[in-house]
Formats: sequence, C-alpha cells, structure tokens
Amino acid sequence: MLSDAIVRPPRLAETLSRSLIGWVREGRLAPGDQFPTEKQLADQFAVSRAVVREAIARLKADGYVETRQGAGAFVSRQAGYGSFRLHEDAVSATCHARNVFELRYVVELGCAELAAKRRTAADLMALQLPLARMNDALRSGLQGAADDDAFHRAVAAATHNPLVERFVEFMGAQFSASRVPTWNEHGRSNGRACDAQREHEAIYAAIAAGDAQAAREAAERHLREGAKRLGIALEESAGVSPIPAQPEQG
Amino acid sequence: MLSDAIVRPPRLAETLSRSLIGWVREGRLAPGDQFPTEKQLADQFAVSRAVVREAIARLKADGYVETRQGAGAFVSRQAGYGSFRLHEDAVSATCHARNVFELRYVVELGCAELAAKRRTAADLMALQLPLARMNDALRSGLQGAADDDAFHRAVAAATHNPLVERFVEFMGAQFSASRVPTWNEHGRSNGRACDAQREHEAIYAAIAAGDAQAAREAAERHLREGAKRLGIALEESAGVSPIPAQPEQG
DNA sequence: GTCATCTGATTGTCTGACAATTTGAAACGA
DNA sequence: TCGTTTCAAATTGTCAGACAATCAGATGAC
Repeated sequence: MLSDAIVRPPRLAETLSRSLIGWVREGRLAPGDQFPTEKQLADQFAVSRAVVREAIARLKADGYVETRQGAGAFVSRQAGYGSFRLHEDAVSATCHARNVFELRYVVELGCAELAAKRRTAADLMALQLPLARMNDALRSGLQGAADDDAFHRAVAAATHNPLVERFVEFMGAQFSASRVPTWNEHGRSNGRACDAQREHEAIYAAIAAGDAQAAREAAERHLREGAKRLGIALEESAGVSPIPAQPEQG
Repeated sequence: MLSDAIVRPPRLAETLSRSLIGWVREGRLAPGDQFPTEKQLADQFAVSRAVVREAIARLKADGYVETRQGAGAFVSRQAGYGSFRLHEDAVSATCHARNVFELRYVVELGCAELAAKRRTAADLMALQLPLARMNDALRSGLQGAADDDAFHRAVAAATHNPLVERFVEFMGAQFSASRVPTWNEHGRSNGRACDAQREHEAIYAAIAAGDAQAAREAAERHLREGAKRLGIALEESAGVSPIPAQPEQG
C-alpha cells in the first residue's frame, strides 16, 4: 500500500501529460474538442515534439484522447472512463487505505455471493488447494500469504465472471504486501493466521453449500476482521439522523 | 457499449505495446526483470526508437514497467495492477455486456447500502434534484437519461468514499448510452421510464430512512429491472448441486 | 578491504526530415 | 447551381542521428 520510493525529478512527458489531463478534467476541453496540434503544444510548453507525443501516448492509453492521422487529436467522448486507477492524485488524499479497502470489501462480498450461486465441483477443488496449503502453513510455520491470495482469487474465479475475477485480483493486489503480517511468525504466534484460516473455511463451507447469504456473511466477517488485523477502521454506522422520506410525489 | 468505429490500421507503437504486454502477462518477463534496451527492441521489431519509446510510455502508464534513466526498463513488481480496464482483449470475448453489468450490479448494491448508512442531509438534497428533474421529464416528455446518470452518481457520492464514487461513475459510464432507450419517447410510452422512476424513488426512500438493507434491495430491484430493459439476462441461480462441506479439518 | 573515480551503457530530450492521411478549398463539368 | 474531381496545406506517424543526464559496474588508489 504505502511506498517510500525515492523521489525522482519528474520527466517532461510525465509533467505534460498531467497538465493535459487537467485540461480535460477541468472541462477546459470538452469531449469531442480538438487538442492543439503537437507543434503548438511543443511551442507552448517549450519542449520537443517527441515529448508531446509521449505525453499524448499516455493520454491515449488512458482513453482521454483519440488521434487520427492527418486530422488531429480529440478528447474522446467518454474521457477519463477508459481505465480505473486507485492512485489518482485527486483521490489519494485522505483515508486512502480505508477507501481502497472498503471498495474491495463491497466487491468481495458480492463476489462470495455469486460464487456460492455458481460454483462447480471444479471450483470447489480449486478452493480446497490453497485452503489445504494454508493449513499446512499453520502447522509447519511456513508462509501462507501467497495461498491467502490464491484463495481469494479462487473465490473470484468461481463467479465465472472474468471481469469480476480480474477486478478482485486488481483490488487484492493492493493488499498483497499487507497480508504478510498475518502470516509471519508474529502473526501465527498470536493467533492472527489461525483466525484468518477459520474465516476462510467458513467462506468455503458456505460456497460449497451453495448458500449465498451465508457466503456473504462469512466474507463480511473475514474482511471486517482482516481490516482490524491491518489496523484499518471501517467505522460502518455513523448513526444517520432520521430524515423523512419522499418530498416529491410520483 | 457497442461501437461500430471504423477499423484503422494499427499504429506501430500500438502493436508493439501489445506484444510487450503479452510478454509480461505470459510470464516471459517476470516482475523485476529488465526489458531489452530500447535499441535492442527497435532492432528486433524493425522500428525506430521513437516507436519503442511510445510503446513503453503506454506500458508505464498502465503500470507494467518502470524506467530508470541510465539503468533501463524493468517489469514492475505488481505488473498489470496499475489500472483496471473493461475492454481488455482477453476479457471482452464472450458475454461482455452481461459481465460488465454484473460487476456494476455488485458495486451499486454495496454502494446503496453504504449510502443509507452515511448519507447526510446535504446528500439527500443532492439526490432529490435529479429525482425531481426525472419526474419533470416524465410529465413534460423531455429527456431524463442525464438525470438518471446524475441520480446514480449522487447515490455513490452519499457513500463519502471518493473511490467508490469514482468506480460507480466508471462503470455507469459504460451504460450511459444504454440509458437512452428507457427515456426516449418509446420508453416513456410503454412505461419503462415510469417504472425506472418508481424504482429510483424506492432507493431514495430507503437511503433517506437510513435503512441499509432496504436500500440494497431497492437497488437490486432497480438494476435487475434495468438489465431486463437493456435485454441483458443476469441468470442468477444456475442451481448448484449440493456438495458436502469441508474435506480438511482446521 | 574500502572508497573514490572513471567509463561504458541506457534512458531522456532535442532537432530535422519524410511518409501517410485527412481536410477543406479550388477547379471543373453538367 | 450543384456535384464531382483534384489538389495543396495541415497534421499525425515514423525515421535517423545527436547530445545530455543518469546509472551500474570496473578500475585504481589508499
């Protein structure tokens, strides 16, 4: 999650691409609008055309712009919705870890539910493997973090929706480093690993039984406890004030 | 969702970046490994170094590689998990619309739940605006698709989790074009728009009441009906066979 | 053995050129 | 006048070569 990567002086293309994305996000350039030409941008920012092209290549990769040879570069219709990132500058400001974990929480709950409804015998076998390996890890004192990852991926695979599967992997990857404290020596000695494993088995049992509601609840428990193990406060109910319903009639 | 964009001959940098991403995905290059140098790649693919640089710029944008001036380009530790896309080639094969909708379904359900738990008075007012405008649209025969979008975004905003909000927007954007058939003349005349609006009001009521469970159910009904309106079959329960639980003891 | 220095390799940037394509206007014919 | 063809300018795509900035390993001094 956190990284203390050394700071590097930003590259020109990097800086420029941020500026251009800012133009689009702030609405200075509307969808369908044409960008200044590469030469104009090069002059304006006092860089070479190669740098401009690299910056625009990045915008293309992100789905912000589309270019047509001979015509120009245009803000795409759905600018900004080509890809989803977790480390946008605007977003990563406050409570980032909590927010990321919460999104993962939401998706994995639904994922467990779907898995319980659709799992096949093969899916169950795929779930048993990392489960057994984690049990071995508990007994022998080996690392189980990788199998923890694998178990969550196997649950996602049991939904038979490759998109859901990939998204769970995507979110889970953000926490792969954070799973280690559960499975290292310290985590095993104070029972964290054992607790996690019990929660895993509850998830498996619910999915094997085809009980979607139980699977959801087991996943909820596991993620809630996992948040605790990571020191992330999910603070569910802020205690909303009672506000009457509909002010407008249909 | 669907687009009949005219096919353009692929650019060299585009082609090359796909090849390089393939190298990483297939494990031919493991995380931490060093890429061939730009010159080597240029020679190997018979393109100029500018093309190679543009292709690598794309990989950098996607979080597949990190480059260090003077050292080289390296496969990043968590290659492929820098961004989440819906239109990966590998994924978009079969049942794409259904899979995308299902992911949206999962997230918006959790979103409605969180919104009910956390909404403030200001959130409720932000929800009322698009709701009222959709009612106006129903009476006056104007377009309400944009307000439909806005309502879903307002629900997401009520979670007070900017990441969840952005992801709901991201998924919703894939269907913004698909919302029109509900709100055009035909959709209004046969009651589709009216049905959708009733579902919206149920969601609002549950969120206003702070009833998470009811909000979830209302959102579930809305999305399920929305899928029908779009002609997407969600086929929930495939009728899993009863398989006994745990084969391995804790 | 440790440290500073040097050297080659590699990415970052610049410049200029040409190819491929698009766009709009001009020229032309009906 | 309208429609078509042709052409030329503009723009992105690609290439080649050069230099700057930085890094990693080798070299050498102490």
